[in-house]
Amino acid sequence: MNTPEEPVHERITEAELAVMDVLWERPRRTAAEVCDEVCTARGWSLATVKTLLSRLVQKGALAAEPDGRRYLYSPLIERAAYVGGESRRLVDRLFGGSAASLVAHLAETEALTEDDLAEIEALLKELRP
Amino acid sequence: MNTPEEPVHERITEAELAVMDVLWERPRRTAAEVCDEVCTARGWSLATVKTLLSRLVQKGALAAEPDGRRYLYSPLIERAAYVGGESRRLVDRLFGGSAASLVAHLAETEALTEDDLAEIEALLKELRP
DNA sequence: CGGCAATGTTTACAGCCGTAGTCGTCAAGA
DNA sequence: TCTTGACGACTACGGCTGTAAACATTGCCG
Repeated sequence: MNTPEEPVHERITEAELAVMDVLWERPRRTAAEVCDEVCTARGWSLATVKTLLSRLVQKGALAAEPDGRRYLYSPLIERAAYVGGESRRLVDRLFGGSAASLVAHLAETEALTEDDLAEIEALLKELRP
Repeated sequence: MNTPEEPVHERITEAELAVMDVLWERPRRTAAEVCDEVCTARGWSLATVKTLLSRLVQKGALAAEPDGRRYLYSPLIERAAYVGGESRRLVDRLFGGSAASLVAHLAETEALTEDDLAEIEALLKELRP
């Protein structure tokens, strides 16, 4: 079990993630609409967003559905899948593949608030009655 | 609390991490000794290790202590600090800063084995009696 | 109908990353 | 002492990233 399971899409970079995030929140948006969401926050120009969109399409992470002379962009991968892959990468690289070690580390370094701990506890109760 | 706390050292890359790992395991080693540990595993030449060591020194992640004609390299940052920073970055980028969300995700996607869950439960019991 | 505004495509370019070769030096062995 | 091997420093170089300008096209407004 636990096949390595290489993802089909190429690696999504930090800047590209910002774009993916707005499309995960609501798909089928144009370049200009995506820019409306992120350009001011990141200090980007529309050109930058266009580049990122193109690269994401090339990487197989976005679909570009023609709509007149423009495109509506939508994610081809689910956010959960991406997040899962990244989490796994981190766990593998830094915690020898043990997710429990990650949780332990978070707990030890007090990256977990009291609320976090309570929430996790609740989760556990649900997962193993 | 919870100051953003920018780390002093520059970002450590994947390849560099392999080098850091052997020096975290045992500090004060020469380039050749580091190479002995990683070159075959990663298919690197000694030259590559030398480059990575230099870059890590420049980045402030390693100290190079002169020892005759060569250097003995040692980490300037603790592994726990690095690991903590990376974990935080992931949690911030992908889980809106909520570590509990990360744990929830791991649980939902079954990235956590039964053993993991048991271990985490034990941890929790210890942390909040 | 003609020019403008919007939109994707192409090109750019500096900086980082992975990977390594070359050069100059110096210590130790012959 | 002369040579050779070990070392760090410098150089290289293609690919990826972040950031964007220039260009081409084309629908729309006047």
